[in-house]
Amino acid sequence: MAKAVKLTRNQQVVMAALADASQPLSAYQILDLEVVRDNGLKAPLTIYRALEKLMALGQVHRIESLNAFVACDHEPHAEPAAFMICQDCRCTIEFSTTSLSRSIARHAGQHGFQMAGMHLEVSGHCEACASAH
Amino acid sequence: MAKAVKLTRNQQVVMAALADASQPLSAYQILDLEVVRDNGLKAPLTIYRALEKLMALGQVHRIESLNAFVACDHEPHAEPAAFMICQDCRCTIEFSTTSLSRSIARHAGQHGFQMAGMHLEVSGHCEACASAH
DNA sequence: ACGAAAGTGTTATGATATAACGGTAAGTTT
DNA sequence: AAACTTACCGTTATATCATAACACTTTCGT
Repeated sequence: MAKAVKLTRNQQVVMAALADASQPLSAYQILDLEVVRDNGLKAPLTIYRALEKLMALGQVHRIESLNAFVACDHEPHAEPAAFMICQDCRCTIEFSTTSLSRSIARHAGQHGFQMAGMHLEVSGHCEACASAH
Repeated sequence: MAKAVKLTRNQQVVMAALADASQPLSAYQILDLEVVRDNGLKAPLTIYRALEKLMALGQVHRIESLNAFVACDHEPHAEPAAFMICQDCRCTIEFSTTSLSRSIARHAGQHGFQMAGMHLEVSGHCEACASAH
């Protein structure tokens, strides 16, 4: 199992909100959730601070192209993240990059570039939306 | 050679600014350049409109993790973009993804996901910065 | 108990991006 | 050339995303 890191109340609230969501949420969307406001979180910074910690723990990832955040549905990890993002329903599917990142690191090395991390976002249509045309 | 699409004055000014830059520029950084202001571009929207067109033409790409834009140094293309971004000097190197994108598309297909495009950003250290520690 | 480190609340502000409106320029059809 | 169409443009206002600064509190190791 994942290492049990104790989250603070704010962090738990934000984590739960993201875990519940069917798509990535922006910090302000999180802030606007009743369940979040009812717990006393009412300033953007409060959300961002929780997100920062959760990302450091690998329990949340940032989707750059949406300026939004998703709960990690794997074991929390520091592994380079990769996502498929549906252009219709905005659902996101995270997938592993272990083999991919190795080959990219090699490719980068050929350019004299020393890879530290990567972020891959694939856009398109998820199964449900594709079959619904 | 690339298809010669006639750019408007605004678009040329923005394109030239990006082509001159040694690193990605945000829209507001472009706006603040003397060479841009002197040409009469003075509102954010003017910059964004030019960028929008240039991106549609494949002559400029957006770096999501920086909220910034780079001139494409290849032939203008619609091919999925991939970049190596130096964490020190912020220089970016664009590289081709023809083989990579094929394998990613296949991988996505296995998840029932129909890939339309992708965006890959690799962070790390460029040759110059790496050797300078 | 004490100090260090992390977390918090609040206010203000910075940075990025788009909406809405009316007007202009350039092309294409006739 | 006149009429039409499409893309482009300038301006103002506003939406959206993110962080700075400061003072206070909680947590936890020793």
